Amino acid sequence: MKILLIDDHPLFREGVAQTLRTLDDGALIYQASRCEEALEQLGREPDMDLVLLDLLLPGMDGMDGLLRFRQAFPTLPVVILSASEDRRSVQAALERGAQGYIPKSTPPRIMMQAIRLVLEGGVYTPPGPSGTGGGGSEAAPGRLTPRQREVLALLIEGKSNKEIARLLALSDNTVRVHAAAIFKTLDVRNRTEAAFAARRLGLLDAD
Amino acid sequence: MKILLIDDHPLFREGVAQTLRTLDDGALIYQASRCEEALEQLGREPDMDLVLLDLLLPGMDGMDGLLRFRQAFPTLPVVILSASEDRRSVQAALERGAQGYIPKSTPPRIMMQAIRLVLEGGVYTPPGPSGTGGGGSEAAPGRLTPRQREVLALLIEGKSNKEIARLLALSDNTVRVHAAAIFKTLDVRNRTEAAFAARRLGLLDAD
DNA sequence: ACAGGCCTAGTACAAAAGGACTATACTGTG
DNA sequence: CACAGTATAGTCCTTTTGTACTAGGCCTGT
Repeated sequence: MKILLIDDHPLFREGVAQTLRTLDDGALIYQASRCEEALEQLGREPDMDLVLLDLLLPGMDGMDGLLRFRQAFPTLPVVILSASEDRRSVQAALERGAQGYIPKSTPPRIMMQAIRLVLEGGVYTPPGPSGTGGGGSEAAPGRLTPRQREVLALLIEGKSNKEIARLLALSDNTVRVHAAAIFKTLDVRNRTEAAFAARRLGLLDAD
Repeated sequence: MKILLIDDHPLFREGVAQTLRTLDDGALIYQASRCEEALEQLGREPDMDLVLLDLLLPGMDGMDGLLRFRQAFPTLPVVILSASEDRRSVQAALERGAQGYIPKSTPPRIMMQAIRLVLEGGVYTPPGPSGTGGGGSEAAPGRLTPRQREVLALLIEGKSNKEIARLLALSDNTVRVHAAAIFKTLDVRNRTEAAFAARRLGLLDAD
């Protein structure tokens, strides 16, 4: 039983690893703090049974990381570990091929059961207020276009339209158009609320 | 050896607890998710050796929690566990009587050493870019007045000045004054950047 | 070739935000 | 008491933001 755990938090990682080791006597827990590192380890150890991926990694959107894992190792099950547990993030992760989504607020025992479930081919999603997989309505985070995501990333940092325009080599008018589109998609009224929503939805690389 | 661990994250808590148990063979790790719960446990078990307190607890500023522990059990060493590691937070914690400040990004081994240090009467502070206690420059999170924190909390959610004014029963002009003061203190230029800075500095209850 | 989506960019206008002031009142502390 | 800090509220002004339009260029799939 080989499990690869990716999280930029050494303390959290070690904690989860400790819990994971109780899964199985021979369980080997590999750790990585970044996706590059993880892919490298997967190159060396291709017979991994499971990947646990934190959604909030520095320098990369965890969702992007998920896609990269799915591309490079399509048969390898990936379970998302995340601090946020809103439906959209869960939905987005599943759409991108995750075999499970475990909020960090999950009690360890349930996490263990969830992992056992996934190892047996199942998919785990947190209970949430509206049932399991249910119907997915509401606005979509992943529905943003690439350009919109670029603008959003700068927006979130408090950059003005002018600054964003300069950084992306656009007219500030175009930035407005993108911003307006973002607001509409995220169903918010202003940039600060967009930043808040993005944070809530786990769209951030953070730090 | 009895240690009380307070964190609202069961998974993180269990992980740290696992690590802590390796401190000492007879180590007993008590856990609580909220301060009330923790104080209750301390009432029943007054011979605790150490309290590990997460700074980001729902419903209470961790700093307030720290003060309450210090008042109720002045001789009991409290070490802060926190996701943020900016100097101000460290400083604020130490000023309020914490015996240590351990960022959650600390490697487990170092955490163990830090705890051993505190158990022997020492004080642990993370290395940080400017040494230990050093001089404090940079913007200050804890330096915000209570009213400013209230305004900031709403600001971060994307609320307009008018909405904040209505919610706090103020004139929108007063909200502006508070906002301006917040911007100055955090050294930012607008509300979105303030939200970003607040997030970076760990001023959020989040989740 | 055409439709549809995305990216670009413009104008014009209204609303919001932010800065720079002044001013009153209520706290504490020295 | 005087002083400092905080909270309140006001005016005046400039800049930024957001919305509503139009419109062309570039792909992609039909």
